[in-house]
Amino acid sequence: MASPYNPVEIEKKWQERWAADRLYEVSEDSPKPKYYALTMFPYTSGDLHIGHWYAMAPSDVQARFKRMQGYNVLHPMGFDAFGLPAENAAIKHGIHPYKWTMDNVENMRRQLKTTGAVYDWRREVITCLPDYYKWTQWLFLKLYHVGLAYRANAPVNWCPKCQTALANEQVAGEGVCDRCETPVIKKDLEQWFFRITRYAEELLDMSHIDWPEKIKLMQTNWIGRSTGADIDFPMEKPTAGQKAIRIFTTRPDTTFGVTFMVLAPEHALVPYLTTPEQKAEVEAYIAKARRATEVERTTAEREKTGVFTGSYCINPVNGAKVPVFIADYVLPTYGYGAIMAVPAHDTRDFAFAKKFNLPIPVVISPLDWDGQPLAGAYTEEGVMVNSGPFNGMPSLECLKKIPAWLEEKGWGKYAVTYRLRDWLVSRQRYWGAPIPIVYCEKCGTVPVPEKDLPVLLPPDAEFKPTGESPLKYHNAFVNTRCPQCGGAARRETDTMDTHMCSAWYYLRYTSPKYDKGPFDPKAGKYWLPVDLYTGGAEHAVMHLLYARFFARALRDLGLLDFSEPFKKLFNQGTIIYQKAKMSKSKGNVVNPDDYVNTMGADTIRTYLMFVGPWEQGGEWMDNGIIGMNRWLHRVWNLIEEPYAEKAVSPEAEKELLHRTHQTIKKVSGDIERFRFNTMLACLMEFTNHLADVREAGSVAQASWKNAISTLLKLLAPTAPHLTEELWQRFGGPYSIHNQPWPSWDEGLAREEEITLVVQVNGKVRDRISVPATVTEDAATGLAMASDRIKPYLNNRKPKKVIYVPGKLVNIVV
RNA sequence: GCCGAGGUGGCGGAACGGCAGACGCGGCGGACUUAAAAUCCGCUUCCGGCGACGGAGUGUGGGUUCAAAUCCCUCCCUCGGCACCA
Repeated sequence: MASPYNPVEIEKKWQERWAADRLYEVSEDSPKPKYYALTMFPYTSGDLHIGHWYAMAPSDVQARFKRMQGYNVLHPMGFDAFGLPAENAAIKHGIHPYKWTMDNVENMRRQLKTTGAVYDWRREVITCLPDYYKWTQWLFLKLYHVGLAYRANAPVNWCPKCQTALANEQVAGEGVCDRCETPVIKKDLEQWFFRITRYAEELLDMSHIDWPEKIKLMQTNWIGRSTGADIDFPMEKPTAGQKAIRIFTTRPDTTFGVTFMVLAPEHALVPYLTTPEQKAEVEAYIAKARRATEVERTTAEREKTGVFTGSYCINPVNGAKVPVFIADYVLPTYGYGAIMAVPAHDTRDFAFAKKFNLPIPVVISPLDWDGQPLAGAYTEEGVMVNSGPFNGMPSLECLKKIPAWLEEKGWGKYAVTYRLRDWLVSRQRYWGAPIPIVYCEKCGTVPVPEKDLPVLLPPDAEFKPTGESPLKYHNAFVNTRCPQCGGAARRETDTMDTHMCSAWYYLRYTSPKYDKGPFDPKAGKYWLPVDLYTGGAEHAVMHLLYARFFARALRDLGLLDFSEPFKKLFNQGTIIYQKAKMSKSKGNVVNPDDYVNTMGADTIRTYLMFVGPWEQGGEWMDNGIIGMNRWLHRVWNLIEEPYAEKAVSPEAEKELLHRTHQTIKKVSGDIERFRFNTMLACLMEFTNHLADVREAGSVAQASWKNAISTLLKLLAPTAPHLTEELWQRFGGPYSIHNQPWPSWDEGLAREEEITLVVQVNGKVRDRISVPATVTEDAATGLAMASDRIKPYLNNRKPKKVIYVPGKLVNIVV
């Protein structure tokens, strides 16, 4: 009698055996081609939930599939361990962030091991440990030395709850903190930035990477390239050592229609342009704008507000005197924080002009029926009017002509602007990699020398959010010696954005113990870049953009010889439970451990891959997983119970062979395309057929063995423990995971007998079985001769007969 | 508002110009059992019919085609991203 399927027991057994045999350890000295399959590492938030499994299990299937296909596969795992949640938990529960994080690491590592994935744990990377963040700091200094890291005083996004500055990418939705959803405010701070904008143009080129169009589009929009012109509008009374106000416009064709200028309230020239009479009003407006959160500034959006500075500019193209306003609808951080307003051809300027009773002259006109400019109508594009030498020209043409003309005259030039801003990396919090900089009264800003790295995070800081880094109050940390002159100096007390840690972690996996640099160049040369990167789409603009920027920066530093870190990207969807995203606060989280201890990891893995297409996500249903457990039991019994020949027939032999090859083909293609749900449906159909064959005993013992051997190999990436156990019981050589992936024979996979659908006027009226090699004449002949078709023909000659080989015959009467 | 993805049985989904509903869940019926669970077998889109069968049907309305869930246009809804970017 066959023994029952006991997943809990066999999973534990094989996990121990694989570890003992170092089955999944990989090195660079393999004759096989390399394949680097990377899954986004988890944040050390506490427990592994089913969402993590949803990310990890299918990517492990991919990695295992590639292994069986003969690749040397690196599929590493680690932890994104610095960041606010650890610190918040520390404040809330009085546990040190280090302890909280490392306890979580231990728990999550244990849980990750229960998935049965092929991770080579010798390569684990934990970003909060000194032997990792030493290199994060080292990379910071590299960027600093080439001017890619700089310090500047700027208005930054500030979360009043988290008490820290945030990068633009971390401001979510309508101006709220990515982490805690508190409305973000603007604050002037001296901060460290990475000059990602230097790579804006290059980052737009995604033609050489195999990424989802959606993600490429999101990055493109985030970078936000606009073309137009820079134009200098001379001030009526030059001030602050400047002769003109510079603006950027995407519509240089409308320059003759400018009736006023608007500066952002934060614009540097505002105090100089403001006349004494206007001073009180302007200052009140600025104060109000500063207090406003981004949310208030954007939701109060409909009504335009602003104040006249009292000053004027001259429009260089026509000498018109135009008043200068300040208004918060002009953003300080885009272009030059100043615009030329053309109310006739811009809805925002129009609204402002209406409110302040400013003239609205039309400079681009649609054409009437006689091809003449239609007076007084507003339009986006048309023919130029009231535009001096350009009158009568198509406006689209002037989009290029006017910038050239401006340049000739010395008033402006063709220009490109990006929405992307430099990446703010300073955080006024404790739990992050310290920025390796020292401030000396004599020498100024001094980088910490490489030999002094890492700048260790002191374990005994008071990590209470005060709006300043807790390190600032840690005297032993702050007070140091200047590396240059040896005099007294102070350390930078801000820490780095955790995205800095994750921007390069994939490099460290190639040689995690290497101590002469962030990674061993030899190992890097072998493994890099990443062949397949999988993870959630929530990282579309933050992490993925930062990582692409980093790779380019390191390339220019001579550390890497490629620009794109991730050749192929795949984003899985979200797994939901009870119709909602899983969240601890809602209490709708599925704990995988409960299932690991009952149905086993193989069932969880298989079920998660079955709920729907991976990129679309899916719904966890408590009784859905029962079906999958049932199926694995059926597979077990199918193979465990001895097979007996009863009535062997050549037809059944042929059919089984055909089905086997068809299944290999379908399963291989589906894994390649990440369609795990249909892969499993196909394997289920195959097992259903095998159950029929077993019942009938209709094939020879050897054919049966061949079929189940194939089934096991096809299922091995998905259910690694179950298949290993059955493979061993069945007498296969250890390990099934070292077996080559089955190949298929096109001829055997192809159908010999096909069902042709016979339609009359597009409606299915019959189905006929014909050999796959049937000719058109034979097929249509058979169709017309069918008893079920004849009545519809009514002895008439069909108007038309459409024949689609292998599919159907459609008779039009 | 703009950009993107999606809307198919009681449910998750399959098919992505050519048999709509593969596969699974649930439901119904049956076998086994003293009984239940488990397991196995059959049925299961809706309407009409005892039945063979006929009709309708893939968010809405239109179009292209011999043929549309699939392609094109209109509108509605859900989810994701961006949002005064000049």
